Amino acid sequence: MEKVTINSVAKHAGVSKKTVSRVLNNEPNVSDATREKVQQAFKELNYRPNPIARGLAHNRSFIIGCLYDNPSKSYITRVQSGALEACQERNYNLLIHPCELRGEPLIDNIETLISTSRLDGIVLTPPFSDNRELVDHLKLRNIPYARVAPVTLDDQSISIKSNDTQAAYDITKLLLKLGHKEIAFIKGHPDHSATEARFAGYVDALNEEGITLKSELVAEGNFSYHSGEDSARQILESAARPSAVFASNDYMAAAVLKVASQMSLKVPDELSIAGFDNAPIARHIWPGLTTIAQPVEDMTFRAVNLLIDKINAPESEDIEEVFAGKLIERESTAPVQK
Amino acid sequence: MEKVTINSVAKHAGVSKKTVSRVLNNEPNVSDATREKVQQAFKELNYRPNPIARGLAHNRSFIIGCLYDNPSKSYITRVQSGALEACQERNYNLLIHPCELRGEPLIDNIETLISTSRLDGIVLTPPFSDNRELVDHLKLRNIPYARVAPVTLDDQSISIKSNDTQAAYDITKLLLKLGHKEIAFIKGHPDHSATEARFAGYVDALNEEGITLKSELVAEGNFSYHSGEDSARQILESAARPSAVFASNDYMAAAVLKVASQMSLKVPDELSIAGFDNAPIARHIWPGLTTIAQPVEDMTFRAVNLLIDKINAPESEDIEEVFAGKLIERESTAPVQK
DNA sequence: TAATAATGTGACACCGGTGTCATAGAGTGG
DNA sequence: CCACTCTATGACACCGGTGTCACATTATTA
Repeated sequence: MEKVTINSVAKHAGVSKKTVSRVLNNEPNVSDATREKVQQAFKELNYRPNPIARGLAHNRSFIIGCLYDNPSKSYITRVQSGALEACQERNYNLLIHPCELRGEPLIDNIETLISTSRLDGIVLTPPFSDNRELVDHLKLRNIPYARVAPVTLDDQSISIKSNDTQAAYDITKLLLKLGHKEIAFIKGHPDHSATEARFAGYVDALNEEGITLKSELVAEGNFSYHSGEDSARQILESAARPSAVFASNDYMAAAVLKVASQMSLKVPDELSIAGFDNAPIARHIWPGLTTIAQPVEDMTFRAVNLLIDKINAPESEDIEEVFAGKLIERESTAPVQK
Repeated sequence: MEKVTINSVAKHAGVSKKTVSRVLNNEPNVSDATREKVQQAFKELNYRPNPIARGLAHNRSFIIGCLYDNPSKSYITRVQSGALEACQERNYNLLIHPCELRGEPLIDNIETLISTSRLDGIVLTPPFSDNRELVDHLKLRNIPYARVAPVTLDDQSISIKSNDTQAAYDITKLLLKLGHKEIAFIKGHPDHSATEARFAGYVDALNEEGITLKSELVAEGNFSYHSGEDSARQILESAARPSAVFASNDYMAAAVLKVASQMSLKVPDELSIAGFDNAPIARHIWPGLTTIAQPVEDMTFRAVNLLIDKINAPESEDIEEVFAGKLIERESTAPVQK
């Protein structure tokens, strides 16, 4: 199997390298006859351009980096899936880069990533989407980036937002409508800005009903299953046991269910539980969790597409879009029992 | 920020490009004084070699592909994690390629992957590890590959095996030791050869105790939660309800737990359940699942390392290794009740 | 019909590294 | 001391594409 380069195609078609290159890139100023000839040669030789050589000439790698530090494997795979789809459509490669926010110095880590991989752009997922230091560094280095689900950080850049506050408000409203007055809340990791956004939605809904927030019903979790367990114990063993618990992600909600089972509390009869994210576990436990489904794949897909647009037109404007979550009711929530 | 190339380093150090290249690659025949000078220049200019240019010169991409089609997100992230670690150590990039075994024509898909990404080698995870057609094609194209957890396919290549049969034997033995005589089994996806391997271990253990296999206690699942639900119903609603169910992965085991809850069967008092894989869900449900933990990260890490060795020494021998799984007892299994 | 503009094509340098080979100078042995 | 080997170094082509520019040919306009 001979190696097929642009030279062999040129020879085969009886034209110059450059003309072949023109056809390859759909450039104008090639006569139809020549174009035809070259395309014929492509087929006959089964030619595939070498992306590495192309990258060298363009000073481009055609690689998009995807940065994440997230305990949820389902979230990560959904992010990857959306990003991959976009990359494949646009003929880019995706380089995944798990990375701990509080691990080795973040900027050094990213700097190494950039210079060793020469990536053309980078997608930031929470908690990096709201990291001022990182964003500033990327700006300085002139690396295009897109932020998925940023909340607190105001930054002139491509941003695909979700409306966590609204969604948390909706789910709290649902619990209130079911008659619950004592609704506990388990917060997420303080490094993730979604944590405060979700909490805000909960508070808004309570306020609207004129219910005052009880601090003993708010526990500090960190999105992990384990933290959900601790928080659940704290809440359910307290004097004023609530009739419902809203955990700010599904893992913690699943942990609440576990603790409730251990305490022989029937869910949803004696305790309603709601989660957030619609992770697989939400439907893999019984009763299934009422939760918020977010279009994670769609968001990342869009982010990568906008990022690639930006790479190809650096002066273009930065677009900001909001994707809405959807309330999903399952068996873990029910009307309060008298 | 000036672009720092090998030329600027050469000028700065007062030597030729080639000498810089020699120092870069730790080649012999460079005097200590020169080496020192060049390394000094590296530091002063903060030089990072361009992997794309290097790739072009070597006709290499320094990219390893990772092929998978697996419903378990936790398995995928574990595979990625092991592969990434190895890639980072060896200065390779990892390209992930989810791909459906029964989707678009496999060979076409892979051919496109190879020619558009120019990857240097590829890691096959189940069910691809046992795919004859794919393996033959990679051989034909002369693309180095490593197989993770192959079972049925005998092939002269780098293979990191797990001992699924032994592990399934162990877990069945445990159930038998707990006094269970009627142990149901839920099979995995027929495309995955681990399915038969695990089943074989179950059969071996039963045989050893002189228990005859009852076909009504064996259900055909496909590793998905949903298939586990169907299988569980079929098994638990049958006349001869078993006292234990061994599902060949944790998702299906979790589904058994759900169905048992719906039927008000107490686990583990009235029904013991065992799974396989030690997926996160195994400890995220209550009671936690007795299961088999496999060193997935270690296996992939090793596979990628051997693969990179092979890329750098194509004539070297193909290594085959076996990694053992570990039985983890949790609350879902208990002695049979009279 | 001649001047001018638009189109089609190729020669050549270049992207940032590496491989090959020539060569100068140091080291070795008879 | 000369012939010879070994070491350190650089010149130069090359990997497989793309950008620039010159140039020949064809189309348009006055």
